[in-house]
Amino acid sequence: MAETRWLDEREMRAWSGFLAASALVNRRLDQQLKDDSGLSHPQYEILVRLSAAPDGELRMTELANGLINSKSGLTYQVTQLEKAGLVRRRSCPSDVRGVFAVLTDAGRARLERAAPGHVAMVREALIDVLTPAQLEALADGLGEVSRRLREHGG
Amino acid sequence: MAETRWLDEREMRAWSGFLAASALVNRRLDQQLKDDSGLSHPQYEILVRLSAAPDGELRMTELANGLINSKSGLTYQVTQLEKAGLVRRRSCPSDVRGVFAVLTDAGRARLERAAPGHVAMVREALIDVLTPAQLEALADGLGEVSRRLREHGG
DNA sequence: CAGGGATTGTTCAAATTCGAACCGCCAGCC
DNA sequence: GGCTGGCGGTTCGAATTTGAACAATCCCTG
Repeated sequence: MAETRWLDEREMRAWSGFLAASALVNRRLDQQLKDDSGLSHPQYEILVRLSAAPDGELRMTELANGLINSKSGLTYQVTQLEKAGLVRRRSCPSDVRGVFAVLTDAGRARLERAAPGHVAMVREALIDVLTPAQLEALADGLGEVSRRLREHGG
Repeated sequence: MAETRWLDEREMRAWSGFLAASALVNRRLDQQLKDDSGLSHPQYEILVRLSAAPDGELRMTELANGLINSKSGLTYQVTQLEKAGLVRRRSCPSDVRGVFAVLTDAGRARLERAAPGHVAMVREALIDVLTPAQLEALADGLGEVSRRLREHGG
């Protein structure tokens, strides 16, 4: 067992900043979305991914891999969205086990109404606070971080 | 109502990276801590803050401001830690309403045992993946982000 | 074509989270 | 002294999350 390499001052600042920002930004966004559009952040993310997919539909597993939560969590949220009429389930013709989540017209409309306020909050909380260089560093650095975590065990 | 300023490609990468990294790193850490020391990440954070405080004790409110979760969430976690004997409650002599959370010897020992593995995971998942320049950008940028979110509504 | 292992999505119980309501108490003000 | 406003922490119920167990199905190999 090697000696523990503790974090130096800069590493510590980066780590605390990451931790705090991650919690605070998420909290703020969730709040904004709920007040503004009655959607939770997880739900909004689901709608976004569906709307970006061809024909507005994706397999449950693909949706889950996109991230956010576990398989069971996804089942739950899609059920909620289905109750709200924003998403519909369609069974996959080529694989009986498979299920597509399909964005309904109401879902697309809801998303379009929610998006501007959401983007504004993302800017206010994160994007517009950073310098261009910091933006670049975040995009590259955190992109790499998530890529690694995704493959190594996801 | 101004036109919506959508995110350009770089901003989008930064935002997605932030979102994904935030979820994945947190998940991974929680897992590591639970497997390795039987502590959840929130619990670990509480122990860390207490151990850094004079006499290993803090008022509940100060602890909650440190962040992580709501007041009620903190009450819950402190209760859990108390059951596990890692933390003790002590009422504040000068203010009957006040409650101190105090780190016990067992709590300090548990934290010291958990720390090396935790730091190693923080390095593996985040710190050691970033270049020094990216580290600096994260520290400065996300530090500023959390500072703003904290004052503006926290 | 049968067998075995991997996949798909759901269900379940348990743990955790949040916000709102609440109680007791401090502090300033008349 | 007594009132009023607000703080500090807990309690409560509802919503959400997770991992493990499950049932059904697919696909590869022999």
